[in-house]
Amino acid sequence: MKISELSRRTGVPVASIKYFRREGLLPAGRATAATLAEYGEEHVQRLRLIKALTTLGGLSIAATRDVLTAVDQAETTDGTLRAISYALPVPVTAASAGDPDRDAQAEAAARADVADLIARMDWEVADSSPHVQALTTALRELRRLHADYRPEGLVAYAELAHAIAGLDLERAAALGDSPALAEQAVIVLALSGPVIELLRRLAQEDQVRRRSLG
Amino acid sequence: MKISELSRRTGVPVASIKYFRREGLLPAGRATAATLAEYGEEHVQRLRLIKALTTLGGLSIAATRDVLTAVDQAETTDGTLRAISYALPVPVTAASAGDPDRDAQAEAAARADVADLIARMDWEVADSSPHVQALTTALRELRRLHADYRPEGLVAYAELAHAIAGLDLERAAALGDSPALAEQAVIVLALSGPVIELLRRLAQEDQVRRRSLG
DNA sequence: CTTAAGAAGATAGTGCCACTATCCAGTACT
DNA sequence: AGTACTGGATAGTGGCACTATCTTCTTAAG
Repeated sequence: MKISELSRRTGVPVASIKYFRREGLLPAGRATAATLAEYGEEHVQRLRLIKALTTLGGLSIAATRDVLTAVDQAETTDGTLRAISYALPVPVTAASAGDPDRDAQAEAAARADVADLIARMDWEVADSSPHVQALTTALRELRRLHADYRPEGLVAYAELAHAIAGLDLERAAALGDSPALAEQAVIVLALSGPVIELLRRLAQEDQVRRRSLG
Repeated sequence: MKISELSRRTGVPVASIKYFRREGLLPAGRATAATLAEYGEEHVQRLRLIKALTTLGGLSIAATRDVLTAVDQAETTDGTLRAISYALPVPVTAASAGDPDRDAQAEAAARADVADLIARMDWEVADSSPHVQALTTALRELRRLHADYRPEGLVAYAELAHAIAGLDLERAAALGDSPALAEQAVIVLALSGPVIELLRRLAQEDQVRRRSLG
């Protein structure tokens, strides 16, 4: 298959395919001559995965490359899952600073909240986990907005999150040891987020319609 | 308070404050002279909200403006919640087209899945809801990747999403009829997503560590 | 064999977004 | 009077995700 057919099959413009190659998201085709290369089904599949991660998962090109690199270096299943888990971008970035005193206070309180939550949930996570850091940031900002969660409230959310993660891992486990396991695992881990978010929004829409807050 | 103090209090550069004003995210200060205006606590609060929506919620400037407009036009609580629910951006955009035949098939199947889900959950949502459209897109793409959810699987996720939305609305309801209700409601509706996503990622990290998929 | 239609790779350009910097006339303290 | 600062207008910047162009080469058609 030549690049033009690969483009037709996937709906991705030729120029974009070249771009993805340059950025290391897509392996090169098998060169048959100085200006000719042959592409296969694996390239079609990879392009679909790239589009899914970027358009559905909302990943940047750089993040997509990191994730795909983790997929490609898959050796043990566990290692792959862990690598993917860390390669996925964290959806919260640092916010601006304000009054140093208040900030420090809010930061400390948020740290304590997170530590307390992890203890209550009996979660086993790295201290250096980017997710811990990001959650601390998020809780700190909510605190500055006077919209902080009370500990029990946070635990209620965490339990639901835990259940979702359980469904995710179950889905990943159900894949067994197929050769494309790593690829399917990344789909489950990376695209479960957007799907659950949409379901939540839909449920929110339903409940807003039904419920009155007066 | 002059603009420089507003900047110092919030950590937002003066140029950015002017930018937000231009974009209609922040009301103008009370002009005391041709080249002088007075800002108040409400501006500090509004800037914090803007930063929270953009950095935590991941909203674009345009989406933030839409949401804040909905907040400002709050008359009835219910109407406000509904307006916010629709003003929040949908996290999934359309993906590329490929083989027209397969696409049409996948699209039809995804539509059926969504309709089935809504019926099973007994959700009351608008047919034209952007969330329905986005979920259809997401399920279609997953189908094209051969990673589609079986109906029961989707229902399991939906039930958890429903529970999360329930917690959200409870939180919003607990705010009562405070004058800043609309502002607090937008925080709950818009920032619950990132928080639950982080909790899910944290739970995922925990379970990946504990569980082997072998 | 000639020729036109791609193909590969390198490089430069585009459009959008979220700021950020500069400039200007006007104001306020000292 | 001088300096620092202000609001408002306008232009510029840097990053990102492509997209277009150019050059050299290959291959299938006539």
